[in-house]
Formats: sequence, structure tokens, C-alpha cells
Amino acid sequence: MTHRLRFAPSPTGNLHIGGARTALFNWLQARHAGGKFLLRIEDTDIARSTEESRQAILEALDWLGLDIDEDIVLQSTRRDVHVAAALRLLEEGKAYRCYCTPEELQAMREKATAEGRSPKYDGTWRNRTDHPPEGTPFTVRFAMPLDGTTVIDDIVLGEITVPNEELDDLIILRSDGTPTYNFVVVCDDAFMGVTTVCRGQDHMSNTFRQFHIYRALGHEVPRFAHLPLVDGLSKRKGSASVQHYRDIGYLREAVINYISRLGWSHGDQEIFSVEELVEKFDLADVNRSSGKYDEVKMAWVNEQWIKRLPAEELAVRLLPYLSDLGVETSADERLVSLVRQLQERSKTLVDMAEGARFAFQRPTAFDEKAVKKWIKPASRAAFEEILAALPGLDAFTPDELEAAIKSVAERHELGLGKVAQPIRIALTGTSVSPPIFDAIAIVGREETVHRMRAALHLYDDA
RNA sequence: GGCCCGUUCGUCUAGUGGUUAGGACACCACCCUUUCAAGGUGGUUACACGGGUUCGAGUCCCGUACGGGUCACCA
Repeated sequence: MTHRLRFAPSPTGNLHIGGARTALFNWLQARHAGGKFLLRIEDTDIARSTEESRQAILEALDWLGLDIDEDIVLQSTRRDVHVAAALRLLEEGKAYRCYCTPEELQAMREKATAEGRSPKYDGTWRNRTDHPPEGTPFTVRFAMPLDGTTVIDDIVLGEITVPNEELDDLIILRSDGTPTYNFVVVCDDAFMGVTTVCRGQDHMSNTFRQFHIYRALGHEVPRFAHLPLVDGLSKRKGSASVQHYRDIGYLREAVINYISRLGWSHGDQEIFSVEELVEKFDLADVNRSSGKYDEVKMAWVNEQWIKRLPAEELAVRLLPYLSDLGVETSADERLVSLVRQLQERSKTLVDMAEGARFAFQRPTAFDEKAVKKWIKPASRAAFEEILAALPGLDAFTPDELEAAIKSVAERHELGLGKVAQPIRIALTGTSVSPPIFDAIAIVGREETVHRMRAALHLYDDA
């Protein structure tokens, strides 16, 4: 049988890193096993579900490259099926009407807690036959087994056993006739032919209830894989969403790489391409213990991917970030060679865009500290000599520039730093840029001359 | 509180009875160097605790502690 896995988010916000990891693990397992990756939107909570969230989740999955194999299932469209299934259980005696009011239930729980017992439904209406008159509101509860134990052979956790007395008779149909989550999930997973349910460990207790619902409905129970939870994610609302990372200049390769390593590893390897993950990932190798999201390491992984991706590809991806800075250009040869210089010194695409800015825009101000440190009377003559020599150079290449500038520096008995830094400041307004000869070549002859002239006045105050 | 799960450097982790307990991030030092980085070399730091089992335990068993999850007419 082919493996079928699904990701089933509720559209109540952006896709967060934790959810993205769940989606990724499902996707990887499906791809690894040559199975299918499905998506179901659990939009039955009308109060909290929004169309914006649905779009945001789809957009995030798309950006990550987690492609979906079949039509997306909208849970809300299957309501009739869910209700019919619940009614069938009622008819078969596998579920029963409960006439307790929310208030009574509340009181029941409080009493149990006060007496030190578990706050679970006591089964009042399970066997009562003195039904109130027709028209009295009721819920439908699923009749869980009263004794024995339930064992789940979890792919991640191994065998887990729970005494059935812990399982109370949960509501599958509310008094307004709408079905509840734990019931609906089973119906839909069965409908979609899901063979492996991979989700967070926070669903573990649901699993034991669902196990019995599968059986009552006559469905085969799928395999389960409960992923360890990720700590340290809920600091600020939007901060851990997938699109947040995209916006601050992270690469999808890096995000995938990093979250894949949260609870999973392959020996000592740190950097994985998506292809490698598909090949090496297996739910059976996932850790049992929860991990902590580490922003610093995430940044490092991103840095690694900036170094690894081809400059041509990076140049294309850089465009929107440049645009944000007011630089409209294309991924031409000039930008690609600039990207090549920037790859070694950028942590994010935002960084890179800022580092690339000087090639397109003149400095609007000069960094005060840099000026104070490097614009000294001693280098003025050399600076002016270079400025004068630039127009006469045969080729405006890094090599040529290096030869010319070094000879000027030597003649003036100055270290290269003393000569290079003032030029860097003239070109970028700061003391930071790619290697100076490359920087000059990229800015170009005329523009370099222009910027150096414009910076000449800095020496007047030196 | 009941039930379930977990516990190796600060963090992510390797490790499936015999290892000087390995790697990575971070940190520190040094090297390289035209800036910033990157890179290189070296270094500090870990098996929660207590009992067993065993010739031998990070690895197996039990308990304790700590941490997490879950106990809705939410999903």
C-alpha cells in the first residue's frame, strides 16, 4: 500500500515554524517513501478560521516548496458526512445521547477535582433509559471501552499503553448538531486514505480516543508518529512565522534545513539539501525528546546556504530585497559578480541587499567614525593621485586597479589600509564593503571618479 | 492532581554494554588579512540523581527529581 500522509492545519493564523516542521516531516516521509502528501484545512471553527490565514498557510507551504499531491480537503465541506457517521454510531449503539447541560458538566468536573479525582465525564447517560421528552437538547457521546488497555505502536515513541478507564466518553456531536474535532479527524483521515498520521506530541491523548473511533466506524487504524514539541517559539506573535523569515532575508533551503534538524539528525551532518533530506529522512529516526528553537543556529544555517547557492540564483532572489531599498535592477552579470563578492559576508538577503546598495546608489552620508579614523592628512596626497590616475587606466579591472593603487601606496610609503579605506568611504560612505579593488571596478570608472571628488572635501576638516 | 512522554556540553545532537563520550552553533585565544566577513588552528563546557543487572553501563531494569504534554459542547 502506498504511504499517504497529510498536514492538517487550522486556518487561524500564519504558518509558524512548529507547524512548518510538522508539514515538512509529513512531506519528507511521503517523498521518501514514494507516497502522497495531502493537505486538509480544518476550518470547522468558524469563529477563528479566516480566509487570510488559509491563504497565508498555502503561501508559506508554496514558498517552502512543499507541494501537495491531491486536491485540498476543506473540512467544512464535509459536515453532512460527519453528522451522518455520528448518527450511524448512535443507531448502532456505539454512541449515546447525553442530556447533561454544560453547567452540569462544569459542576461535575469541579466536584471531581475538589475530591481529587480526574475531571472526566462520569457516564451518567450511558445506561440511563429514562430519556427526557423529545426536544430536550442533547449531545452525542462516543462509548469508550470501560476496561482493558489501549496500546499504540508509535513510529517515534514506540509502544505506549493507556488504561481505558482514563478514556472518557467524548462528545462527537454537539447539542447544536455540529460534530467535534476528534470525531471529524477520524472521518476525514479515513476518507483521505491516510496511512500514517504524523503530528505533534500534544495530540497524543487524542490518539487513544481516536483509535476506538476508527474501529467503531469500521476503518483501519493508521500508524501514528508523534513528533517531539519544539520549545522557545511563542515569544511574539508574528515573529516565528515562515513568512517572517522570508521577509528578513532567509532562504527556503535554510529554513527547511534548520527545522529538519529539530528532532532529527543523520550522524554528524549539519547541512542538507532538500534532495538529501528526501533521501535520508525517516520518521523512524526522529528523536523522542523535545528541542529548543535556536535563532542563532538558524542564522548560521542560512549563512551556509547563502554561501552554497549559485550566485546566479541568489541574484534573482535578491531583486525584491534590492527593490525594497529603492534599487530597481536585473540579475545581470554585474549583479551576479557583486553577489559573488557578497556571498562570503552576508547572513541574509537583507544583509546582502544592503551590501550591494553602493553599486547602485551614491552614499547619502559619510559614517562619522569611519571618517574620523581613516581620513587623515597623511593619505590625502595618495588619494588625490589615485583620483587623477583613474581616468588614464587602460582597463578598469580589479587587477589593473590593484597594481595602480599599490604602486601609489608604495610610493607614499603607506600601508594599503591607509590608502584603501578613504576610497572605500568615498564609494560607500562606510568603512565596510567587498574587497576594495572589486568594489571600485563594480562602481565603474566615471562613478568612482565622481564619488572620490565628492568626498575630497572630507580632507578639509581632517 | 490523574494519565502520557521526555532527561548527553549553554543550545541542536552522535552514541544502541567496553569510546580519551564525537560533531555543530555560541564563546575564548591565536593565525590569515586592504575594511567587514569568511576561513584555519587550538581551547573551556555534558551523560539529572539514587539503586540495581553485569567482569564492565550514557547505553538494560526500578525508583526519585526536574521538565513537557493532556484532561472543553476548541482545533
